[in-house]
Amino acid sequence: MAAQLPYATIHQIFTRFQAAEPEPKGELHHTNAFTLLVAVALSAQATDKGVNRATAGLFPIADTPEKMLALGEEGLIDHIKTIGLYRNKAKNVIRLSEILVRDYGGQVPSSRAALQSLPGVGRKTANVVLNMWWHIPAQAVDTHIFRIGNRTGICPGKDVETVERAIEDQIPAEFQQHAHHWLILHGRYICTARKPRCADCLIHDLCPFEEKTA
DNA sequence: ATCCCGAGGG
DNA sequence: CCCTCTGGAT
Repeated sequence: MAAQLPYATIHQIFTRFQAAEPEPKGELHHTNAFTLLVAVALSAQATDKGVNRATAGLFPIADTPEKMLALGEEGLIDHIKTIGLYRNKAKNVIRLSEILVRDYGGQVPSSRAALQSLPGVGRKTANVVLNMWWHIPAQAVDTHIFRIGNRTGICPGKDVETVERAIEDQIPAEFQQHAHHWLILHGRYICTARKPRCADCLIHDLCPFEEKTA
């Protein structure tokens, strides 16, 4: 784990992210709160590309919990079979749809407790929905943000909740809104898990991480 | 700590 | 071949 960076350095880093990409956005396709929730739930241990490929056929016929129930678990599996963990995900999405219809009038709830009570929805997925749909300040820590937070020292921590608090405490207020997507996109295309492209990294001179030579 | 689990990259 | 991908439940 990298040491915590000075405030001035963190400020510099996000100033560069902002200059390079003023309006970073997520890459998971969705059309409403329900399809956002389902897309994020499907994205566990899967690439957004794979999720988008599956939902391109799924969401036009099942963009509400009622339609999802009409499609049924087997019908859903036909659409998401190319995504990892598809059996658990299909079961969760169907049960989640039943609960939304029965207890929430078919709407996606806006509280963390209600979201996390849904099958297949944990802290990370709840944070994404709270942030992206309800615009509630919540920091989702996924594999990318966990890795980059520790490599760079922007928001280090030994577990997800520590990193989550580090984001809130250490990232300057003016960068909070876009920090999530800047870090995600940086992790996806530059600061990759296996062979980070340090030569192409716009914060290389500010980062303490150095790839170990094999 | 372990299981789930297909596609893509290296 | 092995590793990783916007994790969650047991």
